[in-house]
Amino acid sequence: MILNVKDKKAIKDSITQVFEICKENNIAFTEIRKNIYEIIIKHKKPIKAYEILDQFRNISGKTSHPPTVYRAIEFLIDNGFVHKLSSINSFVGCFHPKIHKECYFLICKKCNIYQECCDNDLAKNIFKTAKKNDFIVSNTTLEIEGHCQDCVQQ
Amino acid sequence: MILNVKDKKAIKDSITQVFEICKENNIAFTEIRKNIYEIIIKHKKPIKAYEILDQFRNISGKTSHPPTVYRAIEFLIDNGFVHKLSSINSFVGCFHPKIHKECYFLICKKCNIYQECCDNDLAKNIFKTAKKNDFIVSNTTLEIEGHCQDCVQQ
DNA sequence: TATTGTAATGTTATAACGTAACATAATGTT
DNA sequence: AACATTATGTTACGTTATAACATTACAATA
Repeated sequence: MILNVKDKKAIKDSITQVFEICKENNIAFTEIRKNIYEIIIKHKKPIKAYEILDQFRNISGKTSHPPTVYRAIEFLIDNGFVHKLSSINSFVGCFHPKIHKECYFLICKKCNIYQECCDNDLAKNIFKTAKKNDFIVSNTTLEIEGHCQDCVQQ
Repeated sequence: MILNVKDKKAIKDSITQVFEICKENNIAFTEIRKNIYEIIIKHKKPIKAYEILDQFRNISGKTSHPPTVYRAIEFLIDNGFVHKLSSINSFVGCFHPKIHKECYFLICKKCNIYQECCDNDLAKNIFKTAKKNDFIVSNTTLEIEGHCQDCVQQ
């Protein structure tokens, strides 16, 4: 069983949705941002900022610098098109940018493939416990490391 | 209402427990590790590796280097005495090292105080969802950023 | 007690990750 | 056209973390 299929259709759908969102909301989806978004979303695994930079240089033929990538990433995260996995300093494309709420991630330590999940019960649970502690949530990082079935069986 | 009291008693209790655990299990709790553990647990807020290094230099009078701190941290995390908050590249002492299971953290963006929680429902929920995805969990990062009541009211 | 193995620490250097600050260019607005 | 705003280019540097190898401490046992 494959943990996260990420077939071409899923990727294409995400890209289409992001294009639509930007058009509808008048968001400046510039060439750089498009390129960097596509690099991230097409990557099967979490990708690091400097890997993105390398790929971007190859694609664009330009000698770009880290700020270019980090600025695009910031834009993409702010708009919910990309997520950061803090525990591994990496970035992943969002597979449901239109319905984006709380997300969490299963990350396989062996093959590095990840799965993005949105679980309502879990989200509720988090908010409930926050409330119990008189805490107002602004953002949540939930990253679950372990092994996907493929990698456990080996 | 204070988000995390961390009175001296709680700190002292944690330290006592860690000493006991090390004694019982023949774990080498060396001077360096002790010093660095105490720097972390006595700090009211998440502390960064290079802050720990500074404090350690002051205490020990030695000109120590980053690996000293990172090695001690690794030891402390492996033994469940300390946690890393990946989302802010910082470290916190564990306040229940003996009953340590899944932990999550409420981190106030304003005052930086944090609270460590262990919620069984939440832990169960995480495992349940992992299982649904045929995923074997080895460790979980759950960090909730927001505002504590003190800071919201201002 | 000399020897040997293992764990811990010291030290240098550098890799990896990320941002401040300022200059320039592109774009939209009046 | 003039101006403001947003986006990008560029340099330099700050922060976080580790590789690699040398040395020391210490325990086990011949």
